[in-house]
Amino acid sequence: MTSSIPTQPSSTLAAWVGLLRLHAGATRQISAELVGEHGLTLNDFEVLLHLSRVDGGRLRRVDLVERVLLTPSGITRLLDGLEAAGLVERAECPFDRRVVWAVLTAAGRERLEGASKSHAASVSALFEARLDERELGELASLLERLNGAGDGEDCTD
Amino acid sequence: MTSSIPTQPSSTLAAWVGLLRLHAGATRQISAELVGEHGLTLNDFEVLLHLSRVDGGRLRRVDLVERVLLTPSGITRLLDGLEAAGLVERAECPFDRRVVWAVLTAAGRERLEGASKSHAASVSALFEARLDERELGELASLLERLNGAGDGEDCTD
DNA sequence: TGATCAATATTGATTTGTCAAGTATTGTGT
DNA sequence: ACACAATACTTGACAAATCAATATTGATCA
Repeated sequence: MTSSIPTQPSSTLAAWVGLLRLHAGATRQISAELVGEHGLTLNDFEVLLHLSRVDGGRLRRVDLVERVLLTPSGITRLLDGLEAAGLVERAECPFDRRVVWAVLTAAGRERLEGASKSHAASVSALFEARLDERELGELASLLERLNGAGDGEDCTD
Repeated sequence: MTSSIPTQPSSTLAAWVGLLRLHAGATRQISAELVGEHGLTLNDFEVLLHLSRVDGGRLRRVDLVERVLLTPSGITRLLDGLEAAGLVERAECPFDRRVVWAVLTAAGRERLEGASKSHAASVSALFEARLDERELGELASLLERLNGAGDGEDCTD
């Protein structure tokens, strides 16, 4: 141990490492439930959720890219899977022939509703088992500020 | 919009989604720097860091599995890469012939030291640009409690 | 002493995502 | 009208990690 690497990491580095571990662990657990019980990835779920919240249940690929934090090709491939499963359909946009809408199907909405309940329950269980209401709010606001750099838009067009 | 999916997610779900987005965004950015400047993945970095902090600079695969939150095969393959790069070596354990130690090499320690500086700088920049000292401590403690379920041991053998 | 079970590590097949390049369409400026 | 850039999406090649199955070694106990 004759190196110059600090054995006591700075508090920010500690927070970062904690965040990494938390995310890896919690995500794995929650994702496993979602996949096991509903056959949906976390990203699948998020895409369906965004589609369900938007008028007409359809969104362009680029809009999903912004919302889900995947690259364009990631979205394409994720949607390939959802289409194969019949949860989402392709639709041409009459105004711009470059875009291909992703449209939530009835089956997709149904699947999402089923998954939402157990997903929300998992998440709540994870958080509420360890933090009370006040701490939860605090965490949410801290994370929001940490996250909030290039965010803020929420328009659909 | 006639579904039963809530358009206003619960506060815990909001926190969770925030956490997901934060992690995805921040990790991508920080990881890109680490890969671009030092040719190390975040997991590579973490493995080297754990090795550097332990007596003798060597650890069993299983110990790394616990520390880095990868599966055993993930660790094997990650170490394959680090070995190919000369940053880590294999060594047999004289007491238990099942185990194969991962040993930090001089090159590995050197690489880690270089990467540590810029990594710590990136992380600090991310956090400190948005949170002050007190908030940082609060976040760290919240995350720790959220994370701390099956944790606590720190013994090597 | 053996039989049996647990622990350590690796491998093949697969999943999920990235990056770089390419196609098709739309917008812009002259 | 035409060239040229920007936008939307897809595809091929690859990277990183998972799971399930396997080999090897160690521990337990009748």
